[in-house]
Parts: sequence; structure tokens; C-alpha cells
Amino acid sequence: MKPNKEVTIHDLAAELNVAPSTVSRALKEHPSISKETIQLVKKLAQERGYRPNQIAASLRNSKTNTIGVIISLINRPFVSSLISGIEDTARQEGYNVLISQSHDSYYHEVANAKALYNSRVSGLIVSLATETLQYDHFQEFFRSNIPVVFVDRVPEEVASHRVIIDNFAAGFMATEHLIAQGCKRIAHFVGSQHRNVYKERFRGYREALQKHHLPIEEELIISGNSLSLEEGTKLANQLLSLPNPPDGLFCPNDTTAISAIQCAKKRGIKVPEQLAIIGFNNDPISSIIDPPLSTITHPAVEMGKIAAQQLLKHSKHKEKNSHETVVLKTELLVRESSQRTI
Amino acid sequence: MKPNKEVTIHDLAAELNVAPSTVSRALKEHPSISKETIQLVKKLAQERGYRPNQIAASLRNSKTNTIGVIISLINRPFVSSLISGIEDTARQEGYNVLISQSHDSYYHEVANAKALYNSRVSGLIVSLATETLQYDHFQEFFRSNIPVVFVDRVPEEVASHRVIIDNFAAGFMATEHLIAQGCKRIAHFVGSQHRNVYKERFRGYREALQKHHLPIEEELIISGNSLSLEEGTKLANQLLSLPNPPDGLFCPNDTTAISAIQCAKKRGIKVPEQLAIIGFNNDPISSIIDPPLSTITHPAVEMGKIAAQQLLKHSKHKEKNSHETVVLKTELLVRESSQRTI
DNA sequence: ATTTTTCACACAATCGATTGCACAAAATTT
DNA sequence: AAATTTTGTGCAATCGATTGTGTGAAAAAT
Repeated sequence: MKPNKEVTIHDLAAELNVAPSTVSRALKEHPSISKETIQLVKKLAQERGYRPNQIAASLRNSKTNTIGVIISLINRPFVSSLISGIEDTARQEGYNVLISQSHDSYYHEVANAKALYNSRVSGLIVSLATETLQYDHFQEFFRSNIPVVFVDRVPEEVASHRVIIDNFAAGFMATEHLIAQGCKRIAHFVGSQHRNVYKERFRGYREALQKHHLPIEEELIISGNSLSLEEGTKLANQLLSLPNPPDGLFCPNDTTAISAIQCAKKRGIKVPEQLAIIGFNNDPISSIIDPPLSTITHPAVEMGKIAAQQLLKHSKHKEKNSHETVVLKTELLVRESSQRTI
Repeated sequence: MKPNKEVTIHDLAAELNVAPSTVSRALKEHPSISKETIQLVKKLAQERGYRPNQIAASLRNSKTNTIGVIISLINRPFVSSLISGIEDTARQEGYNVLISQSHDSYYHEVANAKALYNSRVSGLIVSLATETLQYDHFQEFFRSNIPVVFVDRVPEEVASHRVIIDNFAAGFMATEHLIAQGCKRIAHFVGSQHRNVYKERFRGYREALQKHHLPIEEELIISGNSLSLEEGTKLANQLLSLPNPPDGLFCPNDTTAISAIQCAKKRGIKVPEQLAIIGFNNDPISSIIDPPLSTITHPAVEMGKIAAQQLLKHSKHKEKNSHETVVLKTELLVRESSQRTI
């Protein structure tokens, strides 16, 4: 007995005086193997601590039972929740999860896609980098019939499976809420306009204003890029320095909304009385900050679960040219930062 | 040309009229292959879009260039930062990262360890579940000579590689800081005492009190378990209901410290004047809450990077019985929640 | 000119599981 | 009893890369 040596089907076969193929079939209860043999093989496998070698099976079957994930940066509340959901679902189904971060760089995203492709993942879940404008790096997956599910930040031009929220409706809802609170001059921080999420939220904002016959004022629409805490501070300062400052602000993420609240506080502007603020995502901080931040809830863990489910489903029944889009519910979560008693 | 078919070394070999072995060696510039052949092979490989099949290589070499990670829950600031560091380093070195969550359950941790073992990971990075008291599930890795690096929450009984912070010193430092602020009755929330991190922080707390000749009062030491936001609120309420409440509080994580701040505010207890609070981890919320939370900084991303580096190092030079422990620096970050002008 | 060394490459086994096909024995049908 | 079908297994190729050993030819040394 060599202690470090793994037991293979050959070892079991030798011990039982049967062929490796019989062992292989017995272990998966192939109908053409007799009940007794199945019993025997399973019993011995148990005793010898046999562990199927996934690698060998992967090579033979050219599939790996592994899901590849490309996201921007793990270290973000929404993203880590997403992965958490993916991981739970995948593992339950016996799949492994390979993670890679694009750091919001197109270059990294391409490199990661290649690496995951070379690792022969059974499927891919992607939330696009901010920078990404071109989607050729996913073509090899399509060609090889490896299902790809885009989540949250999805390409608009590529036909594929998607799991998203209705960003337009959410943006509309957020803006309409501010209007309902009596805001007349509502500002918006605009994120990268080639990324669906920010584009749609912005569109929701504009259409809500239009519906309620409020003017769309250029000076109240400020463009950001990373929408980080630092950038948020910069944008907020710019906004609050206007000769005629806004009385409402819809931020496309909680991070910049937090910056705005802090910035307003520093300037002695009362939130929500003088400036009603609403964010997006329901990050943990949003409930902690003072005043608590109104926001749009984003079912992050759920999205991950559904994305994984979709992937597994499509990797089993490979119907070509079927492109399913799942749209998840968002909800308006009103906290103090936007609640005015009119 | 079949479009879906991957190019193999055999294809290249056939086209060049050489043996597959020559192609294999040429691609890694084996010295016994002539420069010209190497050139030719590489050129053709490029042209044909050859991609080495990792699976086949893994099977042959019985190593996968994949790092397995077991953590409690991705969806926590510290943990996601840790993974972020691991992923960056691993990918730079051409390794993949397989993630699994224990959800702080021993049962899941064992299952994940088995799954990762079966996936033939080249190494394992583990931050233990709160529940885990027994470490047999790592024995197979040791037996198979697969390096295991424990990070942050490490077993005390198992000889292995570790990447940790000096929790004792950090706890000591935090407590001493409160003492320096003039606190006389300093409370502490105690986490699970079989987990090194909480045990050591607690020990640091006690020794700091002793050093400064302050009594250790049982009623100021309150035991928690999950140390979640909800539990923090419970613990804080319990503490602040004491007939003789504390004037200082050292929490072993920021989450409970945040709860305590909010709880104190609700009760009209001024932070830091009446109650100085310090947390642990430097979570993003800590700088956002009002008053900003003093805390101990935890180099999370760095820890991940170093853990990955250690793992890769030890998977190359396999010196048995060498067990390296890397201890990273923590720093006291004083913000308003603990800063008194005495 | 002969022997030795070096060089550049080919052969074939190997990693472990899977699966189409073949084939003998048993069971069933004529 | 012979012919046919069914049942249970074995054989051997396969997935694609790796590597120890073998070999012929050219180059170097004698």
C-alpha cells in the first residue's frame, strides 16, 4: 500500500478481476452491468477510498464541470454578493467556480477570457468591465458552443443569455420618487454611457423628468467615470458649487451618493430638507450613513444564483440561437436621505 | 478545416512532418531542439491558433496550476479583499483560482475541502469557518504533499504555513489606546474563543488592562458568536443597560462596533465623550459612519497576495516539515469615535 | 580514416476515465 | 435441439500533452 498513491479504476478492476471499463460502468450504474457487479464495485470503491479523477474525465469528455466567472473587482459589495450566489448554486450542482477580475480593464478582460477558455470551462458568467466596447473575445466561446451568461453589465450588441435588472425602470422610479418629494431641480451623476446600467438609469431619469414636465438641465447632469468615493466627492462639490444648486440628486450608485451626503453635510446643506438624495444598489453602507440613504435594491445574490442556474440549464440543453433574458425585480427603498414631509 | 475543432500538437506535428514530442519540446524551448525547429513550430502554432490543453497537461503531470480557496463567505469586506489579492497574484503566475464558501459551517468546509481535493488543486488557501474545531479534512492534502496555507483564521494545533496578523498585539494596541484616552472601564465583545483571531484579541485586551493596573471586570466582557450587525446590537444593548456602564469599548470587528455606535446614539450616549469605541478591520463603513470609527487596519489584499506567494513558493520547493509563518503589520487608525481631548 | 561525441529528433508509454464494438455465455424462442 | 436474442464483460482506442529512452547523422576528436 503506497500511502500517497491515489486509487484508480484500474486498481479496483485488478482487485476484482474485472476490466476497468466494467468498473467505470458499474460506478455510474450503467444498465448493462449486473446488479451484483455494481454492488461489488461500489463496495470496494468505498473501502479503498476511490476518488474519481476529474481531470481524466475532463480530458476524455472535453468538459470540465467548471464555471468561469469574469467580474470587475471582487472587492465590491455588489460583486461579492453576486459571486456568492453563483458559488452556492454551482457547488450544489457539483460544479467548481473559477474567478477572475478584470479590474474594469478591457485588456484584463480579454486575457481572462482567454485563460478561462484555455482552462476549458463548461460555461462563462460575465459582468463586463467599464472599458469594454468590443466583444470579440467571447466569440470563441460561442463558436465552441460554450454558454455565456452576461450579468448586470451586459453588452447591448451581442445576442446572448442575460440576467439583468430593469435599469430604466429603476432609474425612472428613483427619479419619480424625488419628484414626489417635491424636488424641482433634480441632478444626476452619469456613469459611463456605453455601459447599459448607467445608460439606462440615465434614460429613466430623463423620462421621469419629462413625464412630470420638469426641464432637463445640462448643468445638473454631471459625468463621472469610476463613480468611486473620491470621484463622488469631486462631482458633488462641482454640483453644490452651482449658483443655483439642485434640491434633489439621483446617484447611479450608493458610493457616489455617500460622497454626496458627506459633501452636503460639510457644506451645511441639510439632507433631505435642502437636498434629497437617492442612491442605487443598497450597499451595506447605505443603511449606516447618517442620514440613512434611500436607494434601489438590487438582488445581487439572487442574480448570481439565477445566472448560474441559467448557465447550467443552457449547458445541458444546447439549443442554438436561443437567447434567454431574465429580468429581476428592483425595489425602491425609502430611507431618510430622500424623505421629506412636504 | 473543422471550425469547432481545437488545434493540438499532433496537428502541428503532422503539418511540419515532425513528431508531437518535438512540437511539445519546441514550444517550451527545450535545449535539445534546434533554434530553427523552435522557430518553425512557434510560427505555425501562432498561425493555427494553437492553445495548449491544460487538462491534458494536468492529467499527465498530475498538477493543475489551480489554487483552491476556502473562505467563510465572499460577501464580507475583509474576505473579498483577501480573495482579490489571491486572485491577482495567482493569475499573474498563470494559476487559476477556485473559490468555495464554507458559510462558517464545519460541514461545508469539509465538503469543500474534499471537492477541491478531488479537483486536484495544486495548493489550498484556507481561512477557517467559525465552527471548525477539527482539522482532519486537511490531512489528505498533507499526505499528498499539497501545500496548504492558512490565512487569518488559522488552526493553532496544526503545523502548517500561515499568513496572519499579530492579533494579540493589535488587541493590546487598541485597548491601550482607549486607556490613553482616559477610559477606566473598558468593555470588550468576545468572539468565538476557539478561533485564534478573537482569542488573541481578547488576550491583548486583558493584558493591556493588567499592564495599566485596571481591573478585568466580568460584566464588561460580553460573548458573541457571529459578531454580525444584529448580534452587535444585542450585545451593545446588553452592555449599555448595565447599572454602571463602560466608558470605552473595544470590538473585535467593525461590524459590531458600528452596531455599538448606533446603539449608543439611540440612547443618547455621546461617542466618544461618554463612550470611546474602537473596532477592528477598517471596513469601508468605518470611515463613513458618524462619528468615524477608530479601528485596527488589516492588510487584507496584501494578506491574500502573500498567501498566494507563499503557496506558489512552497508548491515549487517542496521542503517537507518546513512551516513558514508570515506575520503582517497592523496599525492603529484613530478616528473620532475614540478620540477624546482629555 | 576511424572512433567518439554531440546533436536533433522520433518512438512509445503514460496520466485515468470513457465508450463503441466485439464476443462468449445464458436465456429465450422456434 | 437448433436458432435467435439477450445479458454481462472485455478489448482497445481515445482525449492531448509529457518525457525517458533510443537512434541516425553530422561534427569533433583521435
